Amino acid sequence: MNDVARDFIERMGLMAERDGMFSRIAGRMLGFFMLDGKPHSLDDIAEQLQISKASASTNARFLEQMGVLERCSSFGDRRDFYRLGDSPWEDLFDVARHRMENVLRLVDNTASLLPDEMDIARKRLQVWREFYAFMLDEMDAQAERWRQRLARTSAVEAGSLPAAISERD
Amino acid sequence: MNDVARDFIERMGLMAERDGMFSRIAGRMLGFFMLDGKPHSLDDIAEQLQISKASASTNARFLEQMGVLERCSSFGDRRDFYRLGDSPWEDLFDVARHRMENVLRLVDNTASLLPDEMDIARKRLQVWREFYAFMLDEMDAQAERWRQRLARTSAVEAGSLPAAISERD
DNA sequence: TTGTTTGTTCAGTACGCACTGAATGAATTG
DNA sequence: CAATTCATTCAGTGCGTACTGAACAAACAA
Repeated sequence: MNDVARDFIERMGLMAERDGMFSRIAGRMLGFFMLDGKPHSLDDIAEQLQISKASASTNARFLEQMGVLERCSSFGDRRDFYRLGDSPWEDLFDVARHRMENVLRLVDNTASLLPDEMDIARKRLQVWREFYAFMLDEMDAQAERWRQRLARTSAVEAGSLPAAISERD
Repeated sequence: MNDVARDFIERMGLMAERDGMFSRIAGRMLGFFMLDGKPHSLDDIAEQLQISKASASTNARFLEQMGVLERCSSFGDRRDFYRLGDSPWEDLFDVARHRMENVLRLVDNTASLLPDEMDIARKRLQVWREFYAFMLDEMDAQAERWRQRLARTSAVEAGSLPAAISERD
């Protein structure tokens, strides 16, 4: 593997960790698969990223559940292969959206539960509620715009999604 | 302090921590000041949140630097007071924006540094570059829309921003 | 059946980081 | 000057959590 690639992968890991997106190794995996579209087995991933097989398994499954990675298989091969999902951004949107939804729910709930003598606080919370509701709407619209923009240019990278796999390096 | 309020503050702390926004105590502080618009001294904060004064100081200054809190003072009082800034969302936008900017820079940089034999990877990265650039533009537009929407309804909560403070409980 | 090859689970560990208490510094008063 | 009252800094500690190695489970081959 290349020095530039290694550096990229490492930085992706650090950023993912710092930004609270996911663990360092999961971030490295994302970086790895952003560079390489081909499917890789767990052993392969573990070796390339120099991590334990256990970690590879755990984090790959985690990223799969997030929708970032995709598990795929091959005829006559018992191994699991992973590669970048067909719409990883879609799910990155969802993560952010879900977090915001939680805060909205909390603020909303609290505002309604607050005792009468605290309606100054309630009014303050309602502005925040508005803010988070606004953000949610905006994010949905944003995701939709990206989807459309992607559809317009998707011809460029078509034909890159076989259900089964042919070969590996 | 109320049970509902305490629960809200606690949950805000947990969410802030889980979402990687900031530390648990910083999250609790934000929750506290979302409910109470009045300025509070460090000792006051430390007592209400049942944390050490050191932690109160550190986290308050951190939130101030993030633009979420605002330091204010009072005549004849040497103490520092804190309260919610006049536009905390503005700065929450900035945090998210800055993070995204970092990823964009990394992806962009890597794409240009990749050796010639890896231009399949480069093309893959360029789609991601597009994605993050798109997100940045969208976020700016989004922040602007919120600003305008807030300006339309700001009359509701006007008169809540004295430079110095009058009284405390 | 036994022996391989895979993925997963789990106890243990190591590491980072947020929080605390005590010391320090700075400003003010008597 | 000493004493007080505030904020900040810093070494130490505790806690959570991500990672590892080894044991386990499951699927398959011989």
